[in-house]
Parts: sequence; structure tokens; C-alpha cells
Amino acid sequence: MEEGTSTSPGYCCDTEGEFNDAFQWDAREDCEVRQILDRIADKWSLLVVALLEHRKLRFTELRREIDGISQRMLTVTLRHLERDGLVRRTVHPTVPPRVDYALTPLGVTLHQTVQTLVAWTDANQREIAAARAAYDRREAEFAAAQ
Amino acid sequence: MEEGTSTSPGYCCDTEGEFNDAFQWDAREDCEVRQILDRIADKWSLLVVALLEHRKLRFTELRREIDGISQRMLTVTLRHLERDGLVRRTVHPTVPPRVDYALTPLGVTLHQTVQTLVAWTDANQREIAAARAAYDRREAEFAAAQ
DNA sequence: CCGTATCCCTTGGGATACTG
DNA sequence: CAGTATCCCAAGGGATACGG
Repeated sequence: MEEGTSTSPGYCCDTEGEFNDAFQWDAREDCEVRQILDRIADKWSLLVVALLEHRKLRFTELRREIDGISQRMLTVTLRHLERDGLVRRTVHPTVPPRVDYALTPLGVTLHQTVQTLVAWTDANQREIAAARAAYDRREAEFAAAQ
Repeated sequence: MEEGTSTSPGYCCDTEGEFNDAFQWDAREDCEVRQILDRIADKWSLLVVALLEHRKLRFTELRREIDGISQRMLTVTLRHLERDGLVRRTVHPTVPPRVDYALTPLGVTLHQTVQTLVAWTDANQREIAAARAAYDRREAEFAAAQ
């Protein structure tokens, strides 16, 4: 079940917006952007998508490649991605069972899009680290002054 | 404190990668990409950034515009964004106090980057919704067959 | 090999009350 | 107005054990 399907559109149609951004979303929790962002942003999804970029992988292969993931969370993550049409699950009726996972075309486009964000992170991580350090230093000085 | 500062680099340096992606990240939890993704993916950050795109806003103005946010979470979110150098907080020493928030140049570039993700979501929400519906239908049929 | 089921702990985040 | 401080609950996710 898990909803996410039958809720109202949620994406903000620009009703008399004072600023005409190309995109603008509202604050509702059932917003489509939120739904999908939550998927993208959970602890493991992007890692799975990244690993599947160029190749099919079996369950156990994914498990080995993703350091620290529990069996449960790998299953849950894969099911979510499959439900969203981002990953295709193929079961080979052999014994012992063999299941492999691959990106769908939609999954590939998501991966490409996410790369721009990763690129941004890569380009700005030093600046962010510096900002954090500066903030923490100011905070420490302030605390010391008390 | 809150770490995030002193941990090891965490971003995968491409040591003998069999696939030479432009970007590739490892599975470590302290990965820089994760750190920053966690920030942009939390419940309110992007909403705040979006609202600040073109204008400064005061604390209460943000609170009014973001439907459903608690006072506590607005404070926490703003502090995080400020610490990361994405938002600048300006206190006017008047009485009653006046504080306003604006994006830094870095914050502006983040916002722009995120827009590509929002655009992807916008372009593909129907396909995702359809995939979910199909998945749920198959699941329901399977359950009925039991 | 590929999962599901259960238990349990940690974290995110809402409600409320209080301060400079 | 612009926050802090406290309490508390629900969801996320790890560990473990079992099943087809």
C-alpha cells in the first residue's frame, strides 16, 4: 500500500505567484517533489542506483559492494526503487534462485540528474567545510566568553 | 559540535575504478556527498532555500509562509543552513529584535542545482505514479491469488 | 541464495512553555 | 519578535532468526 499514489497532485500550479520561477513548490507534505525527494534522499537509494549504473548486479553482489547495509534495508530499498519504476528486478527460476537488478531507462535519467548535484557537492565541499569550521569556531569563542 | 567537520574526506578518490564515471562515491557513512545530501534532503531545508531565492525574509515571515513548520524546526533548519554557509543571518540590534535571512552566493548556486532535480521530478512524476500504480496492482493481484 | 519476520534502539521532529 | 528548553511520539533502520 504505502500511499503516494492516490493523493492529490501536490505540485504547485503557479496561481498568481509573485515570482515566476520556472519551478516552485508548495509546503504541503504530500507534494510530489517531496515524495520523490524522500526516495532519492534516503540512506541507501542513491548508492544502489550508482552501483547499477553500468551493470546488472545480484542481490548478494549489491550487499557486498555497499558497505554496512543490512539485508533488510537492501530489500526495502530495492522494493521502493522497483515500485517507482527506477529499477527492474529479474528472477531466474533456477535453484538456487538467482535474482538480478538493473536500472530502467527512467532510472538512468535519474542517475544523470543526480550527478549534477553530486558535482555541486564535489565542487563546493571545501567551501562548506570552511563555513562549518568558521561557524563552529565563532560558536566556541562565544561559549568561552560566557 | 555536531561533527561533519573533522572526519576523513570520505569522497571516493577513483583508485583503480573499473568504470571511469565522472563521479563515483563510496559507501562510507561519513561520505561528503551524504553529509550534504542529508542536509538538502531533510524535511524543510529546500523549502527555506526556495522561499529565500529572491528575497530576504524575517523569522516570522518564513514561519508564516511554510505551512506546518514548528518554531523549533525552523530554528534548527536555519542554523544548519547558516552553518553550511548557505544562508546568512542578520541581526538588527533594535527593540523589538529584527532578524532576517538571505541566501549566500553559495546558497544561490545550490538552489539552481536543485532545480534540475525538481525539473526531473516534474517531468517524470506521471511515469513514476504510473509505475507505482502498476506495481501496487500486481501486488494486489498476487495477494488475491493466495 | 534471496529473501521475510521480529525485536529494539536511535533519530527526526511536533507541542508546549518559557525568556531577552 | 525571535528565539531556548523540555518532553514525547513515530518513523527509520540495525541485528538476529527463520523460511522457500
